[in-house]
Amino acid sequence: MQSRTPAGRSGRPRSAAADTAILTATRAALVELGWSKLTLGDVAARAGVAKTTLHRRWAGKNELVLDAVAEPFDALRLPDRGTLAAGVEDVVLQPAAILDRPEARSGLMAAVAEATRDAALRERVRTSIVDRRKRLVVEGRARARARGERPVEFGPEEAARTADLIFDMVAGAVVHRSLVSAEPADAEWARSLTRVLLLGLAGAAAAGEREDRVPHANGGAGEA
Amino acid sequence: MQSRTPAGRSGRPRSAAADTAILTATRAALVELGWSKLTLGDVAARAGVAKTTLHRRWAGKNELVLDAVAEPFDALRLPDRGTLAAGVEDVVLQPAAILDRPEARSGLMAAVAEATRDAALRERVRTSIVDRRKRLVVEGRARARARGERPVEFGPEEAARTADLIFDMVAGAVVHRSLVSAEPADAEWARSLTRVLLLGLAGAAAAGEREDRVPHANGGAGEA
Amino acid sequence: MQSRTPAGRSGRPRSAAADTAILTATRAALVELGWSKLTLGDVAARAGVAKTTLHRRWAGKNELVLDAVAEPFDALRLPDRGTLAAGVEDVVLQPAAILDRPEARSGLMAAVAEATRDAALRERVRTSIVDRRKRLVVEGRARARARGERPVEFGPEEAARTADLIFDMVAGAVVHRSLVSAEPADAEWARSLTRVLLLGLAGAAAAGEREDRVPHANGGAGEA
Amino acid sequence: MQSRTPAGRSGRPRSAAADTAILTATRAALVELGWSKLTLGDVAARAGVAKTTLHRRWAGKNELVLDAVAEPFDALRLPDRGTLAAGVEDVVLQPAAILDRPEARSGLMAAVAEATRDAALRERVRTSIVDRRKRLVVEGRARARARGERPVEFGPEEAARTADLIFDMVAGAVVHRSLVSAEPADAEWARSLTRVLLLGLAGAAAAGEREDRVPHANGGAGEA
DNA sequence: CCGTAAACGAGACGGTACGTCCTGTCTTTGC
DNA sequence: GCAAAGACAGGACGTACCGTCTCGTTTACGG
Repeated sequence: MQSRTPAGRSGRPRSAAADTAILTATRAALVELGWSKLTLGDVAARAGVAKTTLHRRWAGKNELVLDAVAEPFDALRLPDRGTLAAGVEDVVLQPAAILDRPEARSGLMAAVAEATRDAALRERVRTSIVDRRKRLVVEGRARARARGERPVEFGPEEAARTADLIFDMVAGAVVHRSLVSAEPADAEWARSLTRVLLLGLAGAAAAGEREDRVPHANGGAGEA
Repeated sequence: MQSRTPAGRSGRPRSAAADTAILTATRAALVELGWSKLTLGDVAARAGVAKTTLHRRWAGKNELVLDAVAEPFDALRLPDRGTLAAGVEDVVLQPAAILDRPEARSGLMAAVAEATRDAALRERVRTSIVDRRKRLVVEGRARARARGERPVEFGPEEAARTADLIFDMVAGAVVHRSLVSAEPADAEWARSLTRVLLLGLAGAAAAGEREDRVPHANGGAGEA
Repeated sequence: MQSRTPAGRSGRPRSAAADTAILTATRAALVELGWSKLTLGDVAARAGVAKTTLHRRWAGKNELVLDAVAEPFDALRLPDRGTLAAGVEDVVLQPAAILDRPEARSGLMAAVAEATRDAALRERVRTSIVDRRKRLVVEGRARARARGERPVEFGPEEAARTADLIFDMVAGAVVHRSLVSAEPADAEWARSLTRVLLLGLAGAAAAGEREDRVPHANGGAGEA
Repeated sequence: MQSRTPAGRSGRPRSAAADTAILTATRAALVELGWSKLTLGDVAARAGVAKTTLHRRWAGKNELVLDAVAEPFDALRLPDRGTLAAGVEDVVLQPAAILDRPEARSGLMAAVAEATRDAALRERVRTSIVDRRKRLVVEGRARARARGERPVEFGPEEAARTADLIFDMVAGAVVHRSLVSAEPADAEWARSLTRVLLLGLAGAAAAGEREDRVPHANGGAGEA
């Protein structure tokens, strides 16, 4: 993640235990203090490690916190629940579960906030979180196709744009529900979200066919 | 906003000019430095004001920054563009425009991140940003009804839940698009979002009537 | 002392009660906090007076504190106890009593310390404290002469130098005993001091006569 | 003086150069600004040192200033000038010379003033200044005895009390002359002081023998 | 199996910002 | 027109972290 031993191999190797201890300590500190009150010195103390060790491995607080909160996203797996809708619900609910953890609540959003000013951090957010979640969407669609369900499909370039739209809607809605509206992103809510989303996509596809692509937004929605 | 003189009226009154200068300075500092490097001392210096004056009026950095970035949301007005869809697009695009400003990008997300650990701040976010945006949605629906358009309508308690869902989807999608995906939330994107959303709602309403409310998510979406 | 109403007579006259309240509050604050922790704002609050009033009447903390601790020296009177020695003891003991008061302990020495860098303050110390104590010495000598005791007497210009020497020895010894050695300057100690002082002066006078003034210090003391 | 590393020896050792630089800077600041305007931040800046370093080594302004002005007292040595009187004059003149330095003038008295409210500081004054000066007196007496001069001698417990009296008189007189009377404590003045003091002690000793110790103060002094 | 080299703990260091406090000035309202 | 009330600019306070550094110590590996 951050520790590929530079090149030389001589000398004492880095303690693997330290990494674990530090990330765990970071999550604990996030829970207790939140991002803004978390200090590297405190993390070091909790991990039973010297501050220097921390600095040797991470460039700063942002990188450390991001690694700490991104770890759970590694483990995301999408069980095959049989229908596309169920798959979408899982894509909604799993990140929602992660966002329920207090360390992720403050850690993730702070990382996003910092990332607005730091391209390297933004890239790191993308690779360690966004891509992993997008992978779930792609997996889900592939499975649906394999099952014979016909997910909404456009031309290849339109498809990418649509996938991004879906992702922004789903991921954004989860974050907004959980952090801004401060309401639980539970199963029922996920069901509603999924329904509106899939119906909308289906409708848009149908309208698109009728209108030969690039429809005016009013076209299909005017009568709604 | 934060300064109604507590009760007594004796003594020198607070300078109104200072408030303006401070909020302006705060936005400038946000643009240059971002939330994490922004310093109250620096803001005070830019505003030509003593640090004490700052502390007298705001409880801390979070509150100050929030007020500074929330101010533009005050001015949000929804022009009547004739159709519901156009109104929804405005609801998407106006906040998107605000989120394009660099001070809002880092300031808002940081405030949200901090709000995860501070109920008072969360409330402040709600009243000074969320409610103002929600007002636009309500206005838009009222106008549509007045125009004779029949917006998607459910029972009163279902309606509230649906409004929240819409809002989470719209607001969340805008934020996610702008800050996480780091793509422009432009007119075309807004059109796509609006189309999917309105079609989805229309479909859900139709399906709901068929299924006598409380539909299973799979109902209308299974064949999509 | 500090408050002669400038010249004009119009407007609300200055409250005489305020002066008393302020000086009393100053002494109370000195007792509780000492010179360095005493603040003008606190004194004003204790006196039930606005800070402005304080600044209108005194130039600063030093002047205020000095006035507050100098007041008791005004009241110094030397009772006629019959002998020169008894008189000297009184000259020792009365200031010692004042230096026992906690407000004087920190206030006076701090004023002296500040006076080392402030000629105006030094002058103020001289007129309000030193001169009042020196007056006691002069009084005592006059009484002794009137009683027929022959105090040690030199030529007029020598006399002034001797008086200053006596005063420095007595006043300095009291201060040093009380504040540096932190031992009580009680009656017994005053008796010892007086004895050494008067015997020394007598011896010096005798030796001086033998040696026609300006004796070498070793003259009378070599065999001691 | 203040810096024996607590116990452990691990970690980066304290810079010895910093101590020197800080104390020197403190004296310079005292000369320019005096005690009350002296600022720890300013001292740190002059010494080219961080404020934290200052706070790590001294508890506060008082302790720092005291150490800075006490340092010269370390170097006090009593040259053997042949007679007791000459020795006493040195005991008077050497501290007088130190008190002529502007940093000592304001620093020492302020420390004494503060010490009236702070037992720890008082103790520090005692060990770093008073004891060092007292040592000179003891040395001087020992030499006088070695030379065959018979200094005034009392019983052992009386002796201690007398030594303290002498010290309060000498030290107090020097301070008072120099700081309150604001006159130079020069050689001539020292000679006069010494003469009165030694004659007084000799007289008191003689009277004491006549009266079988514990004399009434009036005994030898009444006719003076 | 021994030397070398890196990692490690400890903690001092120069900085920067914090939020509080105090000063002396000013600008109000009320007597 | 003075007084009380309190906001204001300015500046120092002592504390807390940061990221770096300098130690002495520990631990692997490669000759």
